Amino acid sequence: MKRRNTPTKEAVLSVITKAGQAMSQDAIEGEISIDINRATIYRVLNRFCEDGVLHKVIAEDGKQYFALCDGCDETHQMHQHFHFKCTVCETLECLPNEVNFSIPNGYHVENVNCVLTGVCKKCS
Amino acid sequence: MKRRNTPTKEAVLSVITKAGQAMSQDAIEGEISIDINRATIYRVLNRFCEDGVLHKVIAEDGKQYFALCDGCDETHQMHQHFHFKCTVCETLECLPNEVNFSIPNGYHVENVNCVLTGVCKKCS
DNA sequence: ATAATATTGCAATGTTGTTGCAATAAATTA
DNA sequence: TAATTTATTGCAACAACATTGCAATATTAT
Ligand SMILES: [Mn+2]
Ligand SMILES: [Mn+2]
Ligand SMILES: [Zn+2]
Ligand SMILES: [Zn+2]
Repeated sequence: MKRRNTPTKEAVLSVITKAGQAMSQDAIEGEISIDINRATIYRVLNRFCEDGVLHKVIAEDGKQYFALCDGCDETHQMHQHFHFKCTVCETLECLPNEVNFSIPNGYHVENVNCVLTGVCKKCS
Repeated sequence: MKRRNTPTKEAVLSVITKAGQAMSQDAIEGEISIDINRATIYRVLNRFCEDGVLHKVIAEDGKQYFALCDGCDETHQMHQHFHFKCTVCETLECLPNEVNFSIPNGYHVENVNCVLTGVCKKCS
């Protein structure tokens, strides 16, 4: 399953990179110049997640947001940082703050999803 | 909008209380003895949330889980604790661990949704 | 008992995300 | 360059979860 380079992949990654924040599928489709099918966008995004290019965040609206990874690869995924979702401008951004937790014995944590919701700096 | 007591409300709250953990709509419908409409269950649950009886958690599957509140009322809602969702038994529980975070100046946090996903003690 | 209105059931609708399959296009090989 | 392989895409259908409008019902107050 070797990856291939396509205009679609480049366009999707370009939009997310320019935005500088996490984006949902519909936001990406809205910002992208070329016309790409909804299902294709999801498949591209999920493949990027598998490859450690993006990571997925579930916000309080239950939607998936995709953000650029910083220092991840297929094996090492460190996404233990907080995210902030603004209820006004609807954007979701990665915060630098690390998530610290300690869980009871016997529990195995495989994934962390921490989202703070409120009003961002720009919208205050 | 004064609340009224109904068998439906009592049944829903009873199921969640007995379970001792957060539950989704379909889990509640599965455990409940009487037959209650799906939409009604959601309305009952959301009203409980408004009244500070329950709180809502969004898990990594994007689904809503409802858990008993401990020390909440309509005005003071302190749900800044972690939650753990087991991928094996599919249960979601409130952890005692408090969520500590500090955010950049100008940001206003109104809600916290922190879910750790993995394998719980029982399923390990 | 009557009146007011909160609650419910039902069906329809909305939203988000996934999947099967045939067509297309990127990468490899000859 | 031309042929081959197969990853990628578009389309349509499907699935899961949640919400909404409206008429019927049940609870509470008078
Ligand atoms: Mn992030
Ligand atoms: Mn909780
Ligand atoms: Zn904002
Ligand atoms: Zn478990």
